[in-house]
Amino acid sequence: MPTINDVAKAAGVSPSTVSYVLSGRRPISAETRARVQAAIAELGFHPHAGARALASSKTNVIALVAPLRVDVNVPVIMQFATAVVTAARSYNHDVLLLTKDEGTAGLERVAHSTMVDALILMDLERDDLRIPALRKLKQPSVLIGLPADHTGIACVDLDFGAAARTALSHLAGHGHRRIGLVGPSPAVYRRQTTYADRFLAGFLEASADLGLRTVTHPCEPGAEGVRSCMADLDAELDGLTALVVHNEEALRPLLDLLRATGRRVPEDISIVAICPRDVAISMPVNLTSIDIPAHDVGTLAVETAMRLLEGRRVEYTRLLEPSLVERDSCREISTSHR
Amino acid sequence: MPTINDVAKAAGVSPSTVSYVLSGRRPISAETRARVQAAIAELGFHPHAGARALASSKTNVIALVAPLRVDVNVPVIMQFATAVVTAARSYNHDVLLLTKDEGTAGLERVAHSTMVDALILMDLERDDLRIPALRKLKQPSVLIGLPADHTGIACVDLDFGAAARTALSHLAGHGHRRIGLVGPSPAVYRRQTTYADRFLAGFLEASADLGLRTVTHPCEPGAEGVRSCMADLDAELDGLTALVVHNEEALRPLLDLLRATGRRVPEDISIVAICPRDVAISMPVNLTSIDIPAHDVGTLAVETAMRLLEGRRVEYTRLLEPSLVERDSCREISTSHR
DNA sequence: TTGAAAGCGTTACCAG
DNA sequence: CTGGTAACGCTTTCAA
Repeated sequence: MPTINDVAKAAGVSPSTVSYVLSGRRPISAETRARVQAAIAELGFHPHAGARALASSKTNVIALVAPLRVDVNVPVIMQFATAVVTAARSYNHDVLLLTKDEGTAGLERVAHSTMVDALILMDLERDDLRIPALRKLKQPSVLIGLPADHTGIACVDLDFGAAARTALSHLAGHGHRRIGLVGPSPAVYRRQTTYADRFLAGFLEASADLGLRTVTHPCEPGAEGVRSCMADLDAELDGLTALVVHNEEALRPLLDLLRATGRRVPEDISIVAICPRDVAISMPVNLTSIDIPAHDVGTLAVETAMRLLEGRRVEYTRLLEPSLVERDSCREISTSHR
Repeated sequence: MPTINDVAKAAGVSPSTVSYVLSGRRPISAETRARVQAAIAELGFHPHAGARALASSKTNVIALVAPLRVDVNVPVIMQFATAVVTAARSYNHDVLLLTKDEGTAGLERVAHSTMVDALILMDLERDDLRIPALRKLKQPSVLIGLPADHTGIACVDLDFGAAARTALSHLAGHGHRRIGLVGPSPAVYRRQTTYADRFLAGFLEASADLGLRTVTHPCEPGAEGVRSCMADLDAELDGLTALVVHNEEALRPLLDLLRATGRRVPEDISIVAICPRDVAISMPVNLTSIDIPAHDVGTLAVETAMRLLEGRRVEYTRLLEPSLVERDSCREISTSHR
């Protein structure tokens, strides 16, 4: 492998000049630049990442801490990861993939050993133990999520509270007055994953504001979970005309169940789902949905990290506006039915 | 951040001694070792990864090149990734995540700039353009998949040919004689993703060996794709009593379709699926299936990479035995029906 | 517009 | 069993 010295000799310049040609951090005459670039190309020179990191204290790598379980939300996580990697590359950075399993120790390991310039975390919990650890790192971090105390740490996410309000006012606008929430699995609530709480809070608030009758219930995965969740909802509030579903896994079995029990969507019951667009349109009924903008959120997380690295100011809490797309699962209720 | 020199001073030894305490590459008296370790702990010393890489020409990072599209096989890809990261950590390595989109350039970039010690690639195509590039790298690589010409490169995968044979002989053993294959999407065949070809070849071979009447068809995603695939299969061979489904995405809509058209599983039609276990048991009918052992394959890929890095011998083609688990989707056909 | 040279923090070789 | 000290390959300050 040729080094910067080899290139310098071949081009008849000093190593520093080669370095400056590469970084563009100082003006170089067109002529020497050309000579240097020719030498680089001819020798197939590639700067050594470790040497660079050592000399410049920059690795051009960011850590992505992802919940690599197989249980929940797999497609969404994948979308986040894809967005983060793609965005990072567009800033000439690479991505080191860590699992959430390693916990605080993993973060400290990569940060202290200077493997990364910044960290992006997903799947934050309400009182996430990793946050105090993050504060002590010299590298900045960006959270995808919104834990309770996030002072001094940049957070990016969909505004789940607003999403719940949007869903309810859409249904209310269609005349619905009795509405059930099919929530995430109890495990998600138990972990206090921040989006579940925020959605639920927004839901209850909007329900009160709009004067609706609502019931909410977590929903275990699988056909059985859906069955029992629906039974609970129906038991606690009869005459349900609409459901808000904040649970990707539940959608398919839920639709199956409704069909099996003779409740047509949207004729007998309307649905607003919170899920990625492609999930919404891959169901037997094209679902009216509020998108989980994983791509935008991931990209924004990287952009925020980059600004932080440049020492620029950032907004420390950035919640993306939800946007509802009307499809085929919501129906106007005539006055007589109200 | 304290350096190795700070530690050396604090412990009253030379930096090289600290280094040797850390690496264990030469005997150290219990006493000095203790002093050094105390100093390390007290100062909170963490070796600088870049400096290490520079001095030792080892990064302790492996690249994982994953197909980060959102379209196909998302859960399986996630399982591979999880297994690779977990296994890598157990060898004290980290994982740099690259997308397949970057193609050959991405591999060369991380390899030439010495960011990684080895590469693991998934989603290989029959005549994958990246393979010649891999051969030129100084770092070893391990493929998850089996492209046509893989001489000199380690490959690890499920034995898809054997999986097809296993599926067919299971069905044949249950008396089935007319069997359809619901294959991956045409896009997968078009890309010549290696597992599709190998499965199909094994299927045709076993079909001939066992004297079966079989038809095969790719299957587009979604309800419509399944409908048209089934129509084709039925048209080309009537009296189908069993299906082999090598298409995760198709499973759910397929079961929906069969139910809608009054074909009960397994009473009227038997099914063997090739898919991860958790997919098989999350369907309305618990499916008899051949597992895609993503965890084992990912772990084995990392192990192979590690052996290669140690300069040890490896088997260059390692195809894992398929294992079929009987559940509720296959039925014995009585002689009268044959 | 360019060059020289001092680091950056480790490792590993050479001595003892 | 331990120490001294060249590398390792690049960036960046200081000078010119």
